[in-house]
Amino acid sequence: MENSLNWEQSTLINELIQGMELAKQLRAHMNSTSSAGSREMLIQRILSSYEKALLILKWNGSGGQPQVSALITGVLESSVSGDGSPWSEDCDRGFKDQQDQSDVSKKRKVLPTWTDQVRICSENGLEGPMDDGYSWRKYGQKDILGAKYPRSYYRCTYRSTQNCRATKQVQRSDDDPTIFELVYRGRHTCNQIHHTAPQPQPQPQPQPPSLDKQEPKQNHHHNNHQQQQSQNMLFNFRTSLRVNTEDLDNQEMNPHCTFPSWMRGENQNFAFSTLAANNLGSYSPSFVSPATSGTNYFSTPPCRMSSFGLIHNLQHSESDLTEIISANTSATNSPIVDLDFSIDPVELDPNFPFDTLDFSNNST
DNA sequence: AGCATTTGACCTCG
DNA sequence: CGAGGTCAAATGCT
Repeated sequence: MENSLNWEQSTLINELIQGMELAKQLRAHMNSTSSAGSREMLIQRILSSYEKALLILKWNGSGGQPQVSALITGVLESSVSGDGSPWSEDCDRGFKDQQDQSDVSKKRKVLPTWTDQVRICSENGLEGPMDDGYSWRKYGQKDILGAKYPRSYYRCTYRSTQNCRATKQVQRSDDDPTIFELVYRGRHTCNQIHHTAPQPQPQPQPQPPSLDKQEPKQNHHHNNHQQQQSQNMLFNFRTSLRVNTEDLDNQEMNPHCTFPSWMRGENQNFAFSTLAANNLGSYSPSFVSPATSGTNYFSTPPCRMSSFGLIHNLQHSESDLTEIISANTSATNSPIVDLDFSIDPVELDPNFPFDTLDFSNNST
């Protein structure tokens, strides 16, 4: 398969297109009375976009590693378990009860946590945090003090069957309802195949989430509309993503670093973004995550992929990541790429869907 | 019937 | 004690 090539080309094109679009936006902003802040943000994004494009080119010239995706998204999950064990996450109290808790830290922040800030602006209002490639099941919702919108709590659909303890929180931003803050906690140890390629969903399709007050829901059944939109979205989506690898108390970058689920998923899916954008109807959005209520309606792969391909802003909570990203733009020897390969074998569940490698070896 | 979501209650932590 | 996080029964959907 030439997915790798396609993927890089797609990514490159996306970045360039994005840069152009952002430049256009900036021009529009120049004429308007928009704030200096928004203009500054656009400039940042443009620069970021072109840096990524250059980076891709560099990588192409140096072997074209599929891990460019990691560079693009530039996010790493950092395991911060105090004992270095990813299993020390205590988000599951029931699980805790089975263990001798006498010595286990009671802190919540012992599990790998990272934050995505996803901003989607679509002229047609089809928006929301996109699918991240995993199946999530909502298990709670909570009104947060000082927040306009409630916070939703999701856990992996395969929590019970595969003991996957990954969770995520979705909260809509107060200021900008188009921004969704996604807090991922824990790592997926489940084997979810649907996020790797468009293939029939082995699991039952979820019911469409109801229109709750948290997230804007859209009707799923706009296939024609979606086909039309998808192309627009490819160009119009603006996804700002900020990732904070919180809990980075251990800044030594222990070898547990992997990437958030959506990055892994995107790795392959992204290749479809531009390819599929012109041919959306040829495949169904069947491999979308079914359970993330906030994302279901936004489930067409090109949407997700293009939006993920249009990631602009990456900030580490302690600016370290920013430096890393920065370094990436000027060196092919990125620490992030290293991290991609430095996944602790212990971390690798036998069922771990190691798409990245599959992807690169997918030529059979 | 089986699975997902909703939602109030309960638990933990600061 | 309050806020945030999780549980679990009720409910809804397919």
